[in-house]
Amino acid sequence: MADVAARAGVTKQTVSNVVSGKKVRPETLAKVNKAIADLGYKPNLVARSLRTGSTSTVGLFVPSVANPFYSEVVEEVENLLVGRGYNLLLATTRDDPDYTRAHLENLAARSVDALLVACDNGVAQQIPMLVEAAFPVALFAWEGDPPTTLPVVSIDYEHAGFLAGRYLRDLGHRNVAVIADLPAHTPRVAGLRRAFADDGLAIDDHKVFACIRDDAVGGFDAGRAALEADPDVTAIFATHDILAVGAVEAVVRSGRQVPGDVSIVGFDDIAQVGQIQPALTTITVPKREMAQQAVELLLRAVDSGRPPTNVFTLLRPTLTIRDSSAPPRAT
Amino acid sequence: MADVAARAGVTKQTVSNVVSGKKVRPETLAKVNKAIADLGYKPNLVARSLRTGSTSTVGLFVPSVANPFYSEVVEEVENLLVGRGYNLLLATTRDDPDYTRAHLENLAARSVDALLVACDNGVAQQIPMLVEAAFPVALFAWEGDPPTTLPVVSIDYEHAGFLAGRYLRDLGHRNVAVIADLPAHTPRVAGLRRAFADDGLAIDDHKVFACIRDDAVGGFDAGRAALEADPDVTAIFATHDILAVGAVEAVVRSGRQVPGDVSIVGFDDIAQVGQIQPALTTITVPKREMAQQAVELLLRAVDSGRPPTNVFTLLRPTLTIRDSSAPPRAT
DNA sequence: TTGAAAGCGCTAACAT
DNA sequence: ATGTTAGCGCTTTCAA
Repeated sequence: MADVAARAGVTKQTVSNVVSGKKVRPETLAKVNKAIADLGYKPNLVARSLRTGSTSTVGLFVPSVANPFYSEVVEEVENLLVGRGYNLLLATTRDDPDYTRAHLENLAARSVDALLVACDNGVAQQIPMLVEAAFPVALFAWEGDPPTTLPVVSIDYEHAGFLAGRYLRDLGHRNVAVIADLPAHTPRVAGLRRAFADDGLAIDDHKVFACIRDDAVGGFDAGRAALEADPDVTAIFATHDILAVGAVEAVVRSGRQVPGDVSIVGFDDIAQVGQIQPALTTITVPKREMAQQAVELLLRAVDSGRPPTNVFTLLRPTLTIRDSSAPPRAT
Repeated sequence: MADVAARAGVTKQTVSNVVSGKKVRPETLAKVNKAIADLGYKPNLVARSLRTGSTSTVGLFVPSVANPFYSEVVEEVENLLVGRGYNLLLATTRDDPDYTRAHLENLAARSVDALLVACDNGVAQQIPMLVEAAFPVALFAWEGDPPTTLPVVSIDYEHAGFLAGRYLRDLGHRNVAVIADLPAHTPRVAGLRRAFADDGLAIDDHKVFACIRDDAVGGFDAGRAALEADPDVTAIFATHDILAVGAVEAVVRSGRQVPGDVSIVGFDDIAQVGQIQPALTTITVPKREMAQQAVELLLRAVDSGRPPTNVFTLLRPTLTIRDSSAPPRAT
């Protein structure tokens, strides 16, 4: 920068003004730009960050990127950040409080401008640290008790579960099994139960099958267990789509049809489940909108220099009916 | 840091030595550590980076994270980096040279320590800039002509296509259609063709269907087109698994069976295709091993302070036979 | 082993 | 509109 200044016959400050687009006389601008071009000067953003305390970098914590729900989120967040001139520092938290803490301290020491955090158990245990961060923090897709001390953009997971339950109930299903990632998805299951309870019905604990593995194989195993425990089950609610995919396979392999014999309802509406056969009936979670609102919230705080407004925003999940659900077969 | 030094009765330098784990007398160490704890001191990594020119951050360029192939890669890279104390700066290149260039300049200005770049057309056009980067750069999963000026960790895509072709040929298939993401996957198709050409057979151009969309719907459309163009097709090779999933659906919806009437072979072996029904026969690409080798290569260069060894590493793709392929029905 | 001085490249604040 | 001065927090160099 000093070289550029010397060559243009101005001071470093003027070069700085040019680089950061401040008011400069046109002729000075031309001189400086020429010197910049001649010398191939590139500003050092680390130095700028040291001086300004801002890095144009936003951290994103997700439990994992292997899950398509989160890869869609990552994609969306990256889009939004790039559009506004920010970089994405990605960290996976893996449901582990220690990982989360380590990442958090690292981000703090790097002075990221903001942090967006997806729900996970490891994170939940580090809420106090998040609250004390020197930069704006927002939570999203938060299931379970959200802290009141941080802004949250989420959906009402219990209500989403209710939507699935009401739908199955109104179709006429009375013998419903649940395969679930527990305890994480407890609210989804509770909502489903409430829909049936409203009608004087109930879903017993022994109809709820917790998955050992959190993938299609886990869904398959739990689905098979559900069918073996009660062959008359007419519907299965899976607390997320990947489990639902496994459940579909368990049903089909048992010689039953979807949705003829057994209806399946998933949760999340990840991109691929609308395209496979049978297209999955599922709860559509507005992930991209959540990401958008959370990013907006954060960047507004960054721009204004004030802490983010401590809002609790709930977006509306919807039921998307496709080909995996139907009324129960008449007996 | 000055505060800590004052409180411990030493100089900043000694504090620095303590923080970076250099030799310090035990009693001094104790004093300094106490002062650090008392004041809740956290080193400022931006300042350190300015001084040392290293940020403990590695950039990763992928075309997109929505594609499970790349989300697996991202996950693996993040794992490896965290394990070695590095951060992950993620950028999506979207097949766009301008995006790529912008990201690249940004990373350079931020002095990342290294950059890992997945193949994509937008990147290919920016190779000269990559070569001139001040930090180590490695390419991976490179299809098509890899530049000789940068280290590459990849597989032989043509050979991988050959494996698929030889398998189908040896099963007895003679009427094979291809659905492909073109021109990106030209080598995969070429390999398939070579396998058949070896045997005096050929796959005509009109048996190769380029996908309009790069998702399951695109695979479905292309699959349907292939079946309509020639109802006697006995096998379909899809140049990646997502397309294959769509192709399976096209076959099933046409009233045919997989693999009874039509065999389907995919490419990539993304996690979910081993779990869905029918489990997909596919070319297993060692993505995680590629990521691992590329990361190793880069970090070795970073640690040694020398440019990365300009190697061209080819890992071995394998054929994974599952349930979507069988000999053609006897006529 | 520890201390003192200098400077990485930039921008904020003020003076001109 | 531009120049001057100072300093962000750290590490490197050299001296003690």
